[in-house]
Amino acid sequence: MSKEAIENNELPKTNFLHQEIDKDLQQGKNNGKVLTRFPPEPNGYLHIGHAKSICLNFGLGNFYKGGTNLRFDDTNPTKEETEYVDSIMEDVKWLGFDWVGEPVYTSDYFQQLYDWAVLLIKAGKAYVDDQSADEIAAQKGTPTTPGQHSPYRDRSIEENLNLFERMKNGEFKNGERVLRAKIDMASPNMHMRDPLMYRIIHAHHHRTENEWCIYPMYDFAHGQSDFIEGITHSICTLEFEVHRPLYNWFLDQIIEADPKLKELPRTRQIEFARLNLNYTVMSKRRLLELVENKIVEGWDDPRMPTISGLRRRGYTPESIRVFADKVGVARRENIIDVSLLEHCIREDLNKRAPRVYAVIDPVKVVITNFPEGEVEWMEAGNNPEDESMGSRTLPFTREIYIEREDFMEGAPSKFFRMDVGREVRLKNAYIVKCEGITKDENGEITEIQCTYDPDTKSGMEGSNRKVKGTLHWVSVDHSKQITVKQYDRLFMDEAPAGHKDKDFKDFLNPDSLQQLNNCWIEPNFMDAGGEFEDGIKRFQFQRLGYFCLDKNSTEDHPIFNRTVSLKDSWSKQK
RNA sequence: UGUCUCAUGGUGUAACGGUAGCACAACUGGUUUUGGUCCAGUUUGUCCGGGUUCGAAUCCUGGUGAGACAACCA
Repeated sequence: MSKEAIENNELPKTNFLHQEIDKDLQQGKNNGKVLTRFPPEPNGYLHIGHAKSICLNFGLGNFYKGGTNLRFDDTNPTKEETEYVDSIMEDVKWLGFDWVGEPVYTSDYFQQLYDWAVLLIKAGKAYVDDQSADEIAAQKGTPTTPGQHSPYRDRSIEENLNLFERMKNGEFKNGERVLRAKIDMASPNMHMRDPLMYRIIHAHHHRTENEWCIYPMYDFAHGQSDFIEGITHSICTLEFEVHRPLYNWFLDQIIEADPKLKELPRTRQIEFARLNLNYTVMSKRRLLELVENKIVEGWDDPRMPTISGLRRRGYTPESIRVFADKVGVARRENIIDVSLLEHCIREDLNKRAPRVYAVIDPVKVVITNFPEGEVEWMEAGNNPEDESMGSRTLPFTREIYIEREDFMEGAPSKFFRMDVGREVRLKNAYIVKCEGITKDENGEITEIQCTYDPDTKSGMEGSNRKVKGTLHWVSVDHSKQITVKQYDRLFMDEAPAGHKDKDFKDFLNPDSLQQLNNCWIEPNFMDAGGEFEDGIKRFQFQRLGYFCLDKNSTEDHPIFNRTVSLKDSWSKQK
């Protein structure tokens, strides 16, 4: 299936979410309308797991032509910041999705939620509890034993109304009182044991500032927010499954208390299994820990599984969307192999990234029969996968650099590269023969001497000769020095967060970042193309991998991040 | 000693009572001026037991295993 087909929504839609929505549509629910939402809490940066959810929600919204709301679930002022709001909007846009109208906020509905809470109190379905968090927790019971009633459970409606208003007016300190729903302390579902609806938090909120000092809990906010917006399908991850009865209970109560709401579309929560990737961590808490402990450079460190990290690493939005499609959706727990992500970016960049020449661990080669001072400009195609990308020229001179690992003294016959007495092709230039090497006192090779065969220039008849190896190279005099950052997985363990008695940081890979400063790139690399729609410049360094220009790069000192290496069947053979 | 959810190759995901397919990974071979790409091919699977049925991955039942739930987080 082509990438175009995926982007044009031509894929057969077989996942269970489509099936559930189709069922609702067939039953004539919601007048055939579908509206989804993506509801992040602005307390951290989005990661690849959110990308799956974004692709799912916006993909469904687009597919059924109903659209998707972006809603910030901002009911906890102590954790939420506008920095996160901004980064989330940037990431969603970069991934290629548009939300309906302006972004919305749960805090937009604080007054409505408060009014509904009052309605529930009046209906005898909610009460103010004066106990501490510890006392309430102690009464809650356990999953296998029922809870006990709060001594405040049967307060009069008048007293509850009065106390709740005084909570709102700021007459109490944090934690002194809460509003709880009156449901069933013996329910086998812990979430139905008189769950908290409101708590007191005297804190500055990033939007409502100091207007409120009581804030609704997730359960008393999310379903109603969906309902207010006319969301038809509220798609979330599996851990919210146990919340679904409560999600429905609150909606039932407000509709019963205010019957005109009965006419509105009823939102439905459906859960799916979240994305897990091996060799990384995927919780905002752990990612924040890496940032705060300066284990990584920040949320957008190219080793992070965040969307901003993947962007800085060089991943394209298209590759992430294809990835989200390939991993599928289901309700069973899953751990996706990172090799699938890597496959997706290689597939995309193979088609789109121009090929340029760069040597990242250089050793000097002198072509002894090539005239000193002469420069021969060779033509090189920018992308063998796409002729329309054109070509550019690169300078061939007497002194060039090749990759140190492309030479081996006394190499086995399986080594298709340079050794004394052997011929190799310098791609887009000439066939050369290695005549000798010079070493320093440590035995390190300082120079390789070759002769070239003038009849074997690329494109000439004589170049059709079979030669075992083809190497990349750059001219010593013309190439530009660059810095290259190569990344490896951040963790050495497949499931760093999966060990009960060990901290995930115990499995950090000490070699996850390798910075190389003695690297050289052909002078005209910018003529090869490489400018992508998102403004990021991406290239294939011939025979090495895909690289992109880092945000800290300057014209004088280019810095490249390695997105992913090329597949390498030689290193496996070794 | 609770409630809910889940179980298909190494990893994901299809098959909706009628030939277990696809992708990634792995491995062969071919092409190749990237040990890339591309092409052809190979290996590997329905958790276990019983039942219903002409026929079960699918329906029923009993096990087993995994996950979620006891935040004034979302």
